[in-house]
This record gives sequence, structure tokens and C-alpha cells, in this order.
Amino acid sequence: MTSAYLEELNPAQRQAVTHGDGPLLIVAGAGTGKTKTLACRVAYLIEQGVDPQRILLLTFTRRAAAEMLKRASQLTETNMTSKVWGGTFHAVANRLLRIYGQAVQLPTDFTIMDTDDASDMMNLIRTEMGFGKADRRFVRKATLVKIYSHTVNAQEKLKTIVERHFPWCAEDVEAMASIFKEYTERKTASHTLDYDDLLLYWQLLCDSPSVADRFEHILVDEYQDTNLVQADILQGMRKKYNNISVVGDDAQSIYSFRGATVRNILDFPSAYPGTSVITLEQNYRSTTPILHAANAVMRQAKERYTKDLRSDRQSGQKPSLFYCDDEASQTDLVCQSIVSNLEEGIPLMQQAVLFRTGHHSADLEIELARRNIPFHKFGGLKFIEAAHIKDMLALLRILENPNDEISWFRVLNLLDGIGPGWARRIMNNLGVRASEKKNSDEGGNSPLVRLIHSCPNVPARAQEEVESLRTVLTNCYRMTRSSAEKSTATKDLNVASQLEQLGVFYQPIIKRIYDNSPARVRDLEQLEQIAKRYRSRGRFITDLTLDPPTSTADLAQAPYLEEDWVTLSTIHSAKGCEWTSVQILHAADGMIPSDMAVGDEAGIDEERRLLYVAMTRAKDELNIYFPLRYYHRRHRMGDAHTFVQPSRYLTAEVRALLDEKVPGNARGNESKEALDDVLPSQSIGERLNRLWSD
DNA sequence: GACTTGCGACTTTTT
DNA sequence: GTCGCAAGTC
Repeated sequence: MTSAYLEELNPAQRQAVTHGDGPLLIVAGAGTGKTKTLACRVAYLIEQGVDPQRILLLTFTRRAAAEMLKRASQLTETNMTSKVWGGTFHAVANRLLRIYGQAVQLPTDFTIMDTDDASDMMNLIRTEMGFGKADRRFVRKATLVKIYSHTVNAQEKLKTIVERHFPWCAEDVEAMASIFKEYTERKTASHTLDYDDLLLYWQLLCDSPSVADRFEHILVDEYQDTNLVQADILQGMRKKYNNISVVGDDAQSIYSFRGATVRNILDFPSAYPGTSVITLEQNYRSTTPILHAANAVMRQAKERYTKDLRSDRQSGQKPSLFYCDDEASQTDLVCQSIVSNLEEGIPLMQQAVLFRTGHHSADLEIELARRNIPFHKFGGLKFIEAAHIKDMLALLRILENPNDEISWFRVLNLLDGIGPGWARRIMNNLGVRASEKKNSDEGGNSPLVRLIHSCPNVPARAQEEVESLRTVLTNCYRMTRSSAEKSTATKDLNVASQLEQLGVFYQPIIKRIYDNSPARVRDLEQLEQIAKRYRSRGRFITDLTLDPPTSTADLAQAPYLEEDWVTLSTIHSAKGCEWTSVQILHAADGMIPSDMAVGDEAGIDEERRLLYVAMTRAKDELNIYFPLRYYHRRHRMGDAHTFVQPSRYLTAEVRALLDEKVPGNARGNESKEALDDVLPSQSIGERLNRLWSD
């Protein structure tokens, strides 16, 4: 039987979907129907009789996996696709480790540390080892984590990585080596894994045939953004069945800061002998003028492996480049554009505003709120990173994994009168880091149980709060135990009521240590709302760290959630998405490219790809904004501002494909002289002149 | 040893 | 404007 959906594919797509056994590389440019192709391939494999549980679909976000499997299930008209293993590398690693972890000596109660936790632990170790006491400033904790993670993911010598990417830290390489060694041991003792460990343990698990041969077919999306460990895992997972299909586009590789290397996709055919390569170049998303402009940006790159994209979607409308006075007028124009799009029948859901860094949208967010235009923001600071949420999570994590050192440390430091010194002492008394020797907490001898049984010695000031902590932990512990007895099959831990219980201890503390406590208490209520969807506490904690709510508005005022909203997103978080109308903010040098990234050529190339990714998200309308000047917030007196250059990627060749506009609200003479200084081309000057002559 | 205050440095992207 | 660190005080 030939399924109907195959008819709707173009020849290249069909070839990819119906590819038989053996390695397959699909080089798929932006908007070439990559998602559709992968979804169809999953459906096709299932129709060919492959057991869905033996299909692994690795994507960049959980959302992407869910989307593809949903489409696949519509195609097959079964719910077989729900059995497919889909998710990010990290999420799949977690799932496998929960099943097979014991094979690699992993305790069953392990918890996962996010980047903040990792840097807390680095900080702890750094202090204990006495680094930083010297007159010279030591490497900052966040940088330690970056260096560590980069080293692990790139699988290179620490020294090499530091010399290449963190040259200013070169003096401290040896100290770092000793910190990292201790860091690794500490994690093991506290039964915690950081993000990188998830991959490393999976890599280890590949030696076990029950894991390595578990999947008959492996499909990987966004392959250009995988790192060496991930590539190695894939090699390990296809020893028996050589069925691996990867999809990617080297022009969209934007995650090198995470150790991703474009070499993975470029070298795929040599790493997997017998690879079939299929290229998808027909773009179904964007209009021709948008593609022309995007192609022109990419054409500047020295090394390119994918060809220009083509589209049949003709349109007379070129993308626009707006030269605005400043950020305020940029904001104003964006709002106008959103509203007029809406009036023309483009729902807010089909509109997005993209930018390089999280805070680039701050001004716009204020204005959108003022005008009552609903929006969701993706990327940037997350709910989960707020201190009070982390505190609450630390409490849950202690219950889940009583050896979790960082969580204990965090929680104990909350108590009035307890600082790092006392926290350390209490933890020693509880045996939080007793680790190796008393390796078992069977028999109720965990630090948690010890705390429940007897109150540790603390300063008088801390007494009351310690008792409160003991009470709520005891209550939660009992809840856990009794429900575990009731149903042995599933541990129904009722996460939400545990959170409520923990709040009895924590809410007074919020009021004591933060000034904006009402807002934070509301956040905790949101956390409880999310918790209600979970039956397992472990699952809840893990999901929150591996797949945290990405949009601010996921959580804001649930009852008032609008149905239609504009998307604000970092370019990174916009990956894989598309909208009818896309607006790109701050196309200024120093923003795109970020001046953090212009240190080397690789960085400059990557920022170019970033702009390319942003532009190719647009279907019908693309507006790019360039504010001419930025006000310094530092000196408040006067109107101290600097003029900036347009993004270096907007070369004359690119600009020729854009409709350059100087908005009518540009102010008069004062800006003219200045504009002449910075405007990149003659044509702009002419356009400006219309303002005065008219 | 904990907490407060003041100074200086820094400021990306995410699982 | 914020974060992190270090010196000074309780």
C-alpha cells in the first residue's frame, strides 16, 4: 500500500522518507520541509512494521519531538507513535539512565544539577581549596563551569581549551584541573549529575548491548548542533543496526558555545561509510525576496556546503530595513507594525520579534504591556532560575536524594543565623558527604532521616527555623512513605501537597530575605500548579531541570491567558520555528554580531549564521531594525549617547535586496549631520533628504 | 561566624 | 543596573 502522504512530498523528500536501511544524511536548508520529512519517515517506518519502541527520535527541544510525533500520528492514524522514544539527547540519556543506571554504578535516586547548581558547587570547592584568597582575582565560578563543560563536550585537553577560548585564564589551568577533579568526585558522592554527565554516562552505557542495540532506527534532527560526545553516542548506538538518519544544515549551526561542531555533519559520510546523502533545497516557507536577502547574507561566508535556497513563492515585497532614531522609535515602529498586521488579518500567533540577547526586548516588553498587546517571551532568564524557585526545588531535591550536597547547602544557608560555616558543620553532622565509606543509606540512615530524628546543634537564632524545617521535611517524608506503601507500583508522591507543606517553612523566609515577597509567593503558587500535573516527584524535578518552562507567560496569570499572542524570542530559541511576519531588532554591530563574539573569525561566522537563521524564520514579511544611537544609561545627565554602525552583515549587496526605510518620525536637523557620519550608503542619504524637501 | 556595606567589574546564546 | 567579592561590624 502506498500511503497518501507520500504523494505530497517532492522527489527528494520522498527519497529521504522511504530510504531503507543504512546511514542517511539529509542536508536540509531552512524551510525545506525538514520537520515534515522526519515526521513522515517515522510514520513510514512504523508502517513498514518497525516496532515504535525501537525508534529513537532525537531533537533539539522536547517541543520539536512532540510536534513531529504528533504529525506522524496524524499520518498513520494510530497512536503507535506515542511509543516512539523522542526527546533531547539529555532527556533520553536521563530516561535510559533511570532504567540502566545501575550498570554504570549510578544510584537510583540521582538528581540533576543545572548550570547554576554546578557553579555553586564549583564555588564551594574553590573556596574550600583556598583559591581566590590570593590578591589576584581567580576565575569566576560561572566561567569555571563554562570551561569545564566546554572541555568535556569538545573532548579536548583542558589546557588546549583554555588557551584557545579562555586565554585570560591560562595562569590558573593547574588550579582548575584540581578543582575539576574534586568537582567530579563531589558529584559522585552527592548522587548528582550535571548536564554533561548525562551524556557521558550514556556514552558509557553504549558498551552494554542492551542499550546499544535497543533501537533499530535512530533519527536525529539539527545534527549540525551536536557535539563530539553526542556524535560518539550515536556511533555507539548503531553497532548492531546501522540505521541512522540525521538531518541538518551547516548554515544554521549556532551552538558552538556549547561545544557543537559543524564537523559532525560535514564528516558524517566518512564517519558512516555507505551513507546516502539527500539534499533538500526547495524552500516552502519564505517568499523569494526574503530568500534572496538571506542567501546574500550567507554568501559572505567563506566556507559553505549547502547551496542557495529557492522558492516558488513570488512576492513583490522586499524585506525592509528601518533606520530608526533610537531604541524608542524602534519599539514604536515594531508595535505599529504588529498592530497593522493584526488589522490586516495576521493573528499575533503568526508574528514574532527576534533579537540576539534576552534583554534586547526589555523596552519592547514594557511598551507591549502598556498597549495591552499580549506576548510570550522565549529565551533569556527563566522562571526556573529565580532564587526562590531554586530554593523550593532544593527542598524537594533533598527529599528525593538526601545526598544532594548542593541542595542541602542551599537550604541550610536560608536559615537565619546560618551561613556557610554552620551549614558545613551541620552537613558533616548529618553525614551529607559521608559518601564512599558508608555507601548505603538503606536502613533509614540517610542524612534526611538523621535530621528528622534529632535536631542538630545550631545557634540560638536559628533554632526556630530549623525546627520548622524539620517539621515540614518530616511531614513530606511521611507522605512519601505512606503513599509508597499504598501503591507499590507507582510512587504516588503528590508533589503539589509536598510543595504546599514546604511552603509552611519557606514562606516566612521569603518575607524575611526578599523585599518583593508577594510576587515571589505568586511564583510558588505557579510552581504548585505545574506540580499538579505530576504524579512522581522525581519526574517533576527532572523535567523542570531538563525541560523548564520556556516562556515567561507560560506561568503568568494563568486565568487571564490570552488566546492570541506575539512571540518575542532570542534567535537561538527561535530555531526551527516559522512565522508569517518576523521582525529582527537591533541589527547593529555589537548586537548582531554580539561584541562578545567578534574575537575570532569563527565567532563572526557564527553570528552571521545567527542572522541567517533569524531571517529565514519569516514566511511573508521580514522587517529588520537598526537604531542609530544608543543612550547610555550610566550617565544620567544630558543625553549621552553613542552612534553605532549597522550590522556588518548588512553589506551593500544585502542592502540592495532590502527596502531601506527612514521612518517618517525621524527627527529633524540634529540627527542629519550625525546620520551622514554613520550611514553606510549614498542611497540612505537620499532617502533622508526626502524628509526635508517634503 | 553571620550579616552589612561599599566598591569594582562586567554584561550572550542553552541542555 | 546588577552581581560578586572583600573588608568592617555585630
